[in-house]
Amino acid sequence: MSEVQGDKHKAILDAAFALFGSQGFYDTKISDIADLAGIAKGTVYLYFKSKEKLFSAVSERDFNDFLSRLNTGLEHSESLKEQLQFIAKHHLEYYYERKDHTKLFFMAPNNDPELMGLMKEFLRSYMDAVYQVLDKAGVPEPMLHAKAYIGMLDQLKMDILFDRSITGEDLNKNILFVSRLFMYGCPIQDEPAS
Amino acid sequence: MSEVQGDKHKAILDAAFALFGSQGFYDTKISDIADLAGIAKGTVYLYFKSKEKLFSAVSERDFNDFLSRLNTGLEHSESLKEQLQFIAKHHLEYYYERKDHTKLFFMAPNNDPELMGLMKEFLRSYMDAVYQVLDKAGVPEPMLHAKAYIGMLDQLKMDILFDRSITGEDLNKNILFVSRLFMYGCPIQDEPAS
Amino acid sequence: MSEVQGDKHKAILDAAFALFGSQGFYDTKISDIADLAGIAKGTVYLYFKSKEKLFSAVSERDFNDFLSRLNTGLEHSESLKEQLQFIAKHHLEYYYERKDHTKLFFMAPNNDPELMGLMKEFLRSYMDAVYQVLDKAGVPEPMLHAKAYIGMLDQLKMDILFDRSITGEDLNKNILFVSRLFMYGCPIQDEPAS
Amino acid sequence: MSEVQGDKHKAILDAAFALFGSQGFYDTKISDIADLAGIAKGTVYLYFKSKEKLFSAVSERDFNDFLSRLNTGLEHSESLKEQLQFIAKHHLEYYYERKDHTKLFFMAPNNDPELMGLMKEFLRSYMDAVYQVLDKAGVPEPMLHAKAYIGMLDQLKMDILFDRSITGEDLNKNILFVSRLFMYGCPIQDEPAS
DNA sequence: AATGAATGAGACTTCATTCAT
DNA sequence: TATGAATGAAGTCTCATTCAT
Repeated sequence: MSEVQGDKHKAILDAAFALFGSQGFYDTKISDIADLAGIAKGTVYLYFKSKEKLFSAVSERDFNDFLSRLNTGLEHSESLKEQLQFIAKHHLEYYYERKDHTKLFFMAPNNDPELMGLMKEFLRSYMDAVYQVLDKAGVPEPMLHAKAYIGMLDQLKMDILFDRSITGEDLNKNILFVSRLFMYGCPIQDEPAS
Repeated sequence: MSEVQGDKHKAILDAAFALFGSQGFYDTKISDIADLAGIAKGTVYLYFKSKEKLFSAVSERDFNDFLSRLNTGLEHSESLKEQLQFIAKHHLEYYYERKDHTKLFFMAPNNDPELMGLMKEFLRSYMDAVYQVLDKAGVPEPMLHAKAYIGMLDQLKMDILFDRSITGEDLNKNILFVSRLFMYGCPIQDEPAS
Repeated sequence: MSEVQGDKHKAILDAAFALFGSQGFYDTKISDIADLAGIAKGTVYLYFKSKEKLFSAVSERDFNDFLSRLNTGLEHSESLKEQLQFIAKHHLEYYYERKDHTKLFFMAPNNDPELMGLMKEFLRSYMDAVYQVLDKAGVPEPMLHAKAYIGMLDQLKMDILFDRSITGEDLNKNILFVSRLFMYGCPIQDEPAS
Repeated sequence: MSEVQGDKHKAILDAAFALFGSQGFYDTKISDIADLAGIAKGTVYLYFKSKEKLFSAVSERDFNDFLSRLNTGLEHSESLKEQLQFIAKHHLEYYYERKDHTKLFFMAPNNDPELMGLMKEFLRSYMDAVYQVLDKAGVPEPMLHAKAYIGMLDQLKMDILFDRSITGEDLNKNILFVSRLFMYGCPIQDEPAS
């Protein structure tokens, strides 16, 4: 029975992920989700109390996926450079996988406190994981550095989400780029004599 | 007449900026904006064709403000370091000024192509300004570097918007921090002997 | 303009009175009322904040009609007997006029505090009017007597509402009956010797 | 088995009486009743075909209780006065016992023909019992008199149901009051000389 | 007999937008 | 140009009832 319930629970989450991701929260109707999941409208409400809660559940599952893959990967990296590269690879690949679900990140319900809390907590956890890496490596001001690194990655993700021509090649290049920039700063080739 | 129109036009934009910024697009009613602007609901439609267009106009005015202040400031900076610091200062102070209008950035209309285009164009212009600075200074891959720098700043702005305890002091510290990180990379205090 | 508003206001009240009265609160849809009033659904909400408030407004208008006709009639009656007869006549005729609107009294919204308050206040006013009559005539315990008299009338109204064969003749007979019973008690024709 | 069935049947009726009485028909969910009865939702439908039928069954049990107590009491009363007093005592005490179940009388399902029939039949039976008393005592127009007497009682019950300050004392006073009023009419203390 | 997961109909209300004045 | 009364589309959620187990 728990298996059956699990099935339906997962079917709803999957359908909601697909539709919220491609059409956005406001343009997805509960009945669409039910149809795609192959169940009745009312059944959705047996598993999720409201449309907002369903969106939150979709997000939470995705956040947890992100974080567990991140932590697993970090455990298998050793040097600071390796870890920074893994963080970049993970961040960019995660959004690359979701390039057809952009609305999940940009068309979420507007005033849902629970989702807000969830996002804050997610960001905090992510930040903390990077913080641990930097702190262990002896980087001063590890929190500020963590934010800066994540910020770079989050900006580069935009092209991945919205520029359909980005390839796996570009990803690899960007991974090397940000980790190098973060560690050594930007190189200046021919600075004009002042 | 154009003056009168200008007055009302501006009054509507100001009212919309205040309400969209503090309550978000979806929780602001056209009638609220009309009330705050001291005019009738129907009059709003003489100046703006739709609620979305009004939001776009509010955003556009703000974008232009951002860009013109940026360009003016850059003209008065000389060295790369000075320019990077100005970019950071400008970015962070801009959001500091708007810390009570956060909904403008996080609760925009969800599916408006015009606004999307406007935001893309704004980002492109912003990016281009930074690109010019880096290119002139001889930085290789200036576009990637521009994105990375803006990304860092955009991450640091989050605390400014959501952490009510951030002060002007913190701003200055962050300005120095990002420009230094960008130019020289992160310092590692006690790197294990390799 | 106030006339136009009055027109629509009244049109809605009239349509609601007709439909609530014949089909009951729960079986009447706002859209039915709008259709009958010849306006759009949304317009109903410009005049009445909710379906419950509309029902309350219909009731209130009817209550006020009842009370004003009662008071006017009482002013034109002199002796106690005349006044009691007028109260009976007024009560029974009022329901006789509304024999096709029974649902107004038996299928009201179930949990609306405003309506409850309105009904209490109406009953209080009615009771008070009868109280004044009895008190002035020197009847002891005027409040209890008022309640008893109204109770008799309210029981007799049931036949009027639900027995389609009741005629105007019956009404007159009942009016004489209750006023006489109230004043002199029931006659006992042949009491068995105990 | 019939005992087991009887147990559950009664458990459901008791739970329904409690919840319908305190919250009303529309605000009581079948699942609430099942929970209170300690059984599963579906089981309710093995004993009662619908929510309306369950309400009807609750009412019918209560009606029968009312009528059997009434008839038993009347058999033990002799004179007309005694019988009238017993009717009043029984009516008022019945509602006094149910002062925490007022919703049973004022928030019944709105459009259920079966319940309507049940109520009509109940009222008819009640009326008939009073009719018999009056007829045997030689009161003319016994049906009208029966209705009037019940009407008085039914009005006085309102205070019992809604005025939390009514005491057992008040009950006794009212019993004497109505029986006296019915038999002798209202006394007028200072009638103007005719 | 007992369960409880699944069903799906049904209607209120909001608010951006229009248009007659 | 300005008004604001009128419009009407659109979608969430509840809960009585069913039926496979």
